[in-house]
Amino acid sequence: MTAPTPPAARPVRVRYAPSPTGDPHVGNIRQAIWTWLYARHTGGTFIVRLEDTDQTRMVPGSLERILDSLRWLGLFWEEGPDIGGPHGPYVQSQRLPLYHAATDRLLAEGKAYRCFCTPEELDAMRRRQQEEKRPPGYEGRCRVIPPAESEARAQYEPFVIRFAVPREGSTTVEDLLRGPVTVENRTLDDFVMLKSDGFPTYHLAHVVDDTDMEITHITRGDEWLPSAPRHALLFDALGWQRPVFVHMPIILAPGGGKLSKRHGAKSALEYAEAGYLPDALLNFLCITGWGHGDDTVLSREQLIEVFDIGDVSMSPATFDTEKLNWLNGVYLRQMPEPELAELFARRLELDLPPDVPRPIDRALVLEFTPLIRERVQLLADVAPLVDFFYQSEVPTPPVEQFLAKRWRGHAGEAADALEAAAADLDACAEWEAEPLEAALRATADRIQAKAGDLFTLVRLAVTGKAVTPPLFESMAIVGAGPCVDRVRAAAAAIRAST
RNA sequence: GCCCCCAUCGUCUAGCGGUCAGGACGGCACCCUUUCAAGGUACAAACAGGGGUUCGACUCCCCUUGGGGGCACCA
Repeated sequence: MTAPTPPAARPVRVRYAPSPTGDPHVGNIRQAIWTWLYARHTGGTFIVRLEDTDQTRMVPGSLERILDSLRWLGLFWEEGPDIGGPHGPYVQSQRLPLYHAATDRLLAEGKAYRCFCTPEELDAMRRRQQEEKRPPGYEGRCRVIPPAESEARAQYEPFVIRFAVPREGSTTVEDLLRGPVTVENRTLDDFVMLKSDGFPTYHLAHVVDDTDMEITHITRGDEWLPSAPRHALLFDALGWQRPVFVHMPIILAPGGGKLSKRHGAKSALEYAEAGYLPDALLNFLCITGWGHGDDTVLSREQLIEVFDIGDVSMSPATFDTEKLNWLNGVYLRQMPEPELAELFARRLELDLPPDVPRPIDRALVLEFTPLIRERVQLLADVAPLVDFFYQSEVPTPPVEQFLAKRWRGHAGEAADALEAAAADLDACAEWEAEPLEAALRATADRIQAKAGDLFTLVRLAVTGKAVTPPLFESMAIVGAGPCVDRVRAAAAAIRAST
């Protein structure tokens, strides 16, 4: 008889196994990323399996949202709920017979037993344990019920099926990242495998499915580490090979502590809406909690090439929004201009006021894209940067607070300067950035003002704000008529306000 | 309360017995400059503490401290 091939030596088959309880948050998604990368890196298979064994927590539409999240990030799967595969179905609620077969066998072999304790009784037990300062956990009252009696009571009493954990000895689980983890069996209680509604608990379901689906590596959050020995015991009791366990750390909120909605712990889809690029989020999530030498910016292809799941950090990492934003900017700047312009245009459809005609004029976007591409971190940054291109008149600029020193308290002189600029601009034959700059520098010279001071005034007048894309290029896009009008209007407004 | 895991700059990390402890984000300063960015250059910034092991510990072991997680008919 030849020994079965150990999981670590078989072609990699890994899975992402979410519950349909809402949109997966980024911590969860990071596990999907790592798992997917490992599959791609090893030429293995990436599987999606829906763990919907808790009827009470189901959130309608979750599955589609989960799959959409994966698709948006480009994490495609070879087997899954939507496309099936050789080990389907990939939805646990459709696999009940498999779980029942497992418990039947365990029951017959005396490795599991029916428990008739009511929720109230269990509650009372827990309260007692707490009062007496004893560790909580099922104490095995129903473990001693004779099989015949158990069989009989099962006909008319509700029950769950518990795994009979060996009382003696200890169990050692080999974790890929940490090595052996040992716990004393007496600290493990007889956990529930099958609920009274006939659905399995996670403990049973994943052991059955990971075996049936020939999963080689169980990648999951390290909140599962403490119960991994139970799972190991279950694999053993069923006579199945234990896969390789890989328990990966969680993500912490910026201030420390658990990542919550407050701290920007959004779902992947929310990052999409906020204007992040999938490749940037993928890169960022992958490198928080994992590192590769001195490299920070790593493309999808590079990640696939260098990622090794064994290099994942064992300690929890803090979510660094600033770094994510920076990375997003890097990816934006790397993008070819036409593609970037199209992205901007589509985003503008969402962000620009409704009175701007749709579809957004692509030619215009193409014109200002080179002016703003280095000034955008998130797609949501675009609209406030370019809105003045779309306004027929610009809001009265808050001139006073931006006035150069020489004009403070002398707003009239600022108005004069603007007036002079308007006249020269009006006379300017060519509305290209270069001539415009030359003209305004000449104006400044003539009225004995600093060029920068005058530029600031004109910027305020033309765009309505102090921070804008490059002035002369922007003016060329806005056009001669509107620009001169805006400068004149601003001069008048300043005069009126003094 | 019991059990398990973790610990390098503020943050993410490289290091895998002998390094000036490296990189990135962020910070600060300067350069560039019509604003803001982008870019360039420089600087500040870490091995939690205590014991061992060793010729030699960031690296290996133990304790303390700190952080995280688990102890459901939830996953």
